[in-house]
Amino acid sequence: MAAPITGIILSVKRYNPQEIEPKWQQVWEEKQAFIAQDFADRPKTYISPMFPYPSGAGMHVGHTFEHAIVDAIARFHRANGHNVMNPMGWDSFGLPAENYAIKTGTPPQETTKTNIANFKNQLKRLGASIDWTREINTSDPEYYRWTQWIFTKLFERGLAYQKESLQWWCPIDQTVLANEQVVNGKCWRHDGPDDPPAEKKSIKQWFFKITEYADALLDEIPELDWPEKIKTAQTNWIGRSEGVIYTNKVKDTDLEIESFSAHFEAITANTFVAIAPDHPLLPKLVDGLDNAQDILDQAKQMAIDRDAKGPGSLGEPEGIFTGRYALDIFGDEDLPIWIANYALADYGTGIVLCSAHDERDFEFAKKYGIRLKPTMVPVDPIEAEKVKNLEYCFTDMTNGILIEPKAFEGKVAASHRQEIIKFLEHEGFARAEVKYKMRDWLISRQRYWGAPIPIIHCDEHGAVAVPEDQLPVRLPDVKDFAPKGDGKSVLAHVEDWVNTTCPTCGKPAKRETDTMDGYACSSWYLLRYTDAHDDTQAWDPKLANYWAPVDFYVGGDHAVAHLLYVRFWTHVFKDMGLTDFKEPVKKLIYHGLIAAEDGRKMSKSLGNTVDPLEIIDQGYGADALRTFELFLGPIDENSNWSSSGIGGVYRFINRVWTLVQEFDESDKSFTGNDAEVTRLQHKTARKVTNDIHRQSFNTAISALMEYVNDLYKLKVDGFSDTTWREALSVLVQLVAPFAPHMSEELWQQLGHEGLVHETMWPEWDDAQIVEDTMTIVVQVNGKLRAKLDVAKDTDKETIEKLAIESENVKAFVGDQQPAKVIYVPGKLVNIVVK
RNA sequence: GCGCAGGUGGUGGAAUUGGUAGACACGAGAGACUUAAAAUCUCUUGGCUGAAUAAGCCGUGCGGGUUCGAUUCCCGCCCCGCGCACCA
Repeated sequence: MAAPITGIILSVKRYNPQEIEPKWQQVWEEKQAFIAQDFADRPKTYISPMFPYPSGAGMHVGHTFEHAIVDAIARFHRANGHNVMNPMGWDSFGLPAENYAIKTGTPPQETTKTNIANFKNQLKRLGASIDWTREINTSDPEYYRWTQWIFTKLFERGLAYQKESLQWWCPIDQTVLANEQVVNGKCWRHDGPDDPPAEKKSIKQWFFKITEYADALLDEIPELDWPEKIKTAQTNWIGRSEGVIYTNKVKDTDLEIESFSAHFEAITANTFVAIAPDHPLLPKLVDGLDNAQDILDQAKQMAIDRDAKGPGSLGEPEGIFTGRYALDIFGDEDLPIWIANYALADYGTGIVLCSAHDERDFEFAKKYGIRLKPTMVPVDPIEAEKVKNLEYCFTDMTNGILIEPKAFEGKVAASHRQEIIKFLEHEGFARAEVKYKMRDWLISRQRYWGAPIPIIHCDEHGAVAVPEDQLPVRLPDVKDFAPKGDGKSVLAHVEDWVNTTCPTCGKPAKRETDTMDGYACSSWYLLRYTDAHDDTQAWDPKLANYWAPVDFYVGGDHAVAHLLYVRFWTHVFKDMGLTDFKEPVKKLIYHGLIAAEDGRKMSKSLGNTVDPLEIIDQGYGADALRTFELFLGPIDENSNWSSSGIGGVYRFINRVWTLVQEFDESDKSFTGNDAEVTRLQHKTARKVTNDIHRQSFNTAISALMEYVNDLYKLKVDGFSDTTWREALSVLVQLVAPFAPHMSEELWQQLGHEGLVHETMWPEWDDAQIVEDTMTIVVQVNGKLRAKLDVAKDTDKETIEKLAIESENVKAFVGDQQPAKVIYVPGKLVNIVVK
């Protein structure tokens, strides 16, 4: 019999995370336990979260969730003998620090430093197993020197260029916005009900030519081990469409217009032309007409109205007739040219041939009484008549039947796309063309707190890249950070910085005063981690090729922006010979977000954030916090913080602790149900290992809870020393990725040398997991009627006989002969009766 | 509008290949210990009928289907969430 438990509990050392957590954090630091070794001859695992912007607010428990995921995976692989790199860095350029500087005069350099120190402290107190020797910071000149270097390389290759263009502009931040930074017509940072809409301005801007890599980026998507959600988002974002370009002469002028069509199957249906209100060709088109100026003024107003509404909220289409006609290539009636607010200047050619087989065109034509001519109809003759009579718009290319031209009469539209293209090309009506929704990546920012674009403007040589030996172009110190309202960065007013000499001719020249979009800095940091402090190159290709691509990249944001840009740059690096691989990230772990307990998004302004250090200091400790966050649910789902839920996990951790304490102090001479203890140990090792491999942490933790619950029950029967010690040791190893501090302490108490991860992760033997008996479910017509406990080697005939003879089954089967008996080995018997 | 993911007890969730629905936990209820409370421990906890830890019926958003058997597969619909949104 077991020794009386009460006596033991009194002498047990209480679980005190306040004491053991700082202790082990210090040991890890002293032992340099998490340093990744370059070129070590072991399997490598490179894992990283999306590096944080070090905000003044610090991390809340929504942010620490991500680090709990990363750390569990990192510790798991380390314990499996892998050479793990788990680095950390700071995405520290950005608007909040600059806005704070405008308000308070405190330079961003200072606030950034303070904030980083705070984040670092939070991560250390969380027990994150980070290799701090690789720490990087995008606003450090030693880092942005290489961001600038990459810019000059892209510039050399023609992948960075300048262009005058209409750009979204935030009237509050006084800066340009990328398309994806405009949310419901407003700046992403100022999208409240009282905030003004984003505007459009024509400005000379720097772009990266991501469109040149559209196909390359698209081609790799199917191969990525990324969530389907992100893969489809990227595919749609790139938005490749195959179509044709038509060229039409404009009646009474020397002009020709080109238009793109991806839905060209209804070949001869086009009856009018739509041109974007801000199309550059418009003035030429109406030139010579009496009311030309009037039309241009109206078009200008239309463009402004549209921009004010913002993307996706156009409503009813608006149009202005230009007075011009295009000549129909098929010799049909002339096509009136309309200015339409739904035509986009920057997609395709900005001009569209319109037909009865497009919802927008149809609606537009009905509104303005423009002729329509359906040339494709449904199979059903009654419906076909309706389409011909323009009762509704028919767009189903997959099933639609063409009624003209002669060559395609009676054919299904979609199944003849290729033949139709050939026909159009052969007849000289059009040529094949591929267009993309994706635009080039606008990177100019009229802000101070970013990496200066390393370009010098010379009257003679134009834009000249700053030579490598003059990098970095350092940000000068500034006292007044407030924008001057001239649309330029405050850098433009630092005269002795702006005025320089041309690297080519040595004559006076001026520096570019725009800085780079923060996404530029974050598009290569994963490679910098592999060679974080190299001052001779951005990274050593040998190191990058050893560590990268990243094995696990963990984040919950940036489905298209960052995750597309980082792919783009890596493709370019491969082409430059700087890496051996095209894709930067093997597996993307895209987690959900943790909202506040009230279900709303955690934010400082709502006052509903939960501070991880507060939870730790309340006495729960980092181990309970981390374990709880992973126990909340599947990591790819959103969840809410729960202040009562963490208590349950804390109780579990306490029970693990107490279980080991009691072993330590108890009589070790008796034996109990050793076989069952060992069986559970193997079963749990298998379950936890498999679950961690598929990132199912909540079920891994619940399996550990079951194991602990079972061990408490088995303890009453007594146990032998070696079996029990092994069972507890395995428990400690399995729980270590989630609750590492407590695990180290218990590992030591159980008499093991070294840190937990220095002993190989527990293995299991499937043969040990099989029980001596099995439970067979007995169903009658699929309904559960009885259960049989039989020896594991009982044969089919015996089981079926026992099933049919069991009392409750008889009650349902009666005298009937079963029509069928289905036996699923080791699981169930289903008796089918009529 | 298009795309993607999802809908299971009072709550978070589990069921990995079509095979015992509700593991694990929270909350709630009862009890033990305590002068008392907290902590801890034990038990109960999907709904209905029932004295029952006998048995039965219902039950995984709704309606159908396939199957001996469906939370799981198929068809149609409804609802929430996310992403993209005039892309011709």
